[in-house]
Amino acid sequence: MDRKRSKAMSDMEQADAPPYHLQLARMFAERRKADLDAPLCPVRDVLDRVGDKWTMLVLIALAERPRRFSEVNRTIPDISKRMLSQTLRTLERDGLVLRSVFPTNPPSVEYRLSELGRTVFEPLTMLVRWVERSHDAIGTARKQYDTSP
Amino acid sequence: MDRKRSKAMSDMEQADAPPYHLQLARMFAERRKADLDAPLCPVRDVLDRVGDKWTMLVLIALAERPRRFSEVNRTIPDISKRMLSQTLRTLERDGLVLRSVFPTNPPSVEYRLSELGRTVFEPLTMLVRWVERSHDAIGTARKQYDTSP
DNA sequence: CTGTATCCTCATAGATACTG
DNA sequence: CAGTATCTATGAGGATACAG
Repeated sequence: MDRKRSKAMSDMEQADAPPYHLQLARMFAERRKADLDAPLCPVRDVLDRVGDKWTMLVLIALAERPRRFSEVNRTIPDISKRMLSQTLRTLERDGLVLRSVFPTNPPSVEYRLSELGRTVFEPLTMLVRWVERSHDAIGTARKQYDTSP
Repeated sequence: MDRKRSKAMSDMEQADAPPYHLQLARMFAERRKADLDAPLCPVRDVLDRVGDKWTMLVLIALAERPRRFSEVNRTIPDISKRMLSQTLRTLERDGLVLRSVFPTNPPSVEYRLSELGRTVFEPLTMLVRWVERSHDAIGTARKQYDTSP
């Protein structure tokens, strides 16, 4: 709180920044009064999507290249058409995915990442890397917890 | 796939690395055959937690300093004891949170982040920043989607 | 204070059938 | 092919009561 901090560094840099857990704590401390747990909280809003069963898989399915509805379905075999449709619609509504209809016969519809959609992959990749770095430690912790008293 | 890439740079650096969405796409492409959608997939496993209703809020509640059970409860007023207890237990089991019982009377129990627990905040902060950068764009996209045909 | 046990409800996703 | 409509079932989470 009262630690001296050199302000001489580029303030884009995190050279002397507080550790991440304290950064986040402060971000949320300021926000709490108003809307942390409110349904409007944009962070919760996005976190809910990230954590939901299909959104991530659908985004990843579209990461490499645009795909048609049934292509995506084949990429994720155990998603129902209902859920795939709903997930894609939400992603389109949020502007992460673009939808193009080609009036061929039979009709074909192509889904692709938007510019904004591509940008999610940066933080997401960070998260996946954390998982890869940590999942051994987590596994060990679980084993230990489960075999304890 | 076959683009020339200078290997002269530090391979810790991402100077000439492919964009994140392609990185992730490849990570998962390799993994898909085995266990992408399997319940064992560690990424899905963690993502489920990140997206669940309370885990993030509890972690943030513990970010600044250790807290007792009822302190956390006051920090997150709308969580039930049942859910708080369950969330804390899961976090403890995963080794992200440490639990210390002090045999005072009445008993007091303190929860705090483990070393591993603190490390989650780096990727999480990235994600929160992405939300802050993007939520205007998302809001605009939604408004447009909702007022369209 | 720090939980657990039990019951109950409501939302979400799966299955199935149908349509442009 | 690309969806929507309807129905049902499962399970997460709230309420309440109780316990160490």
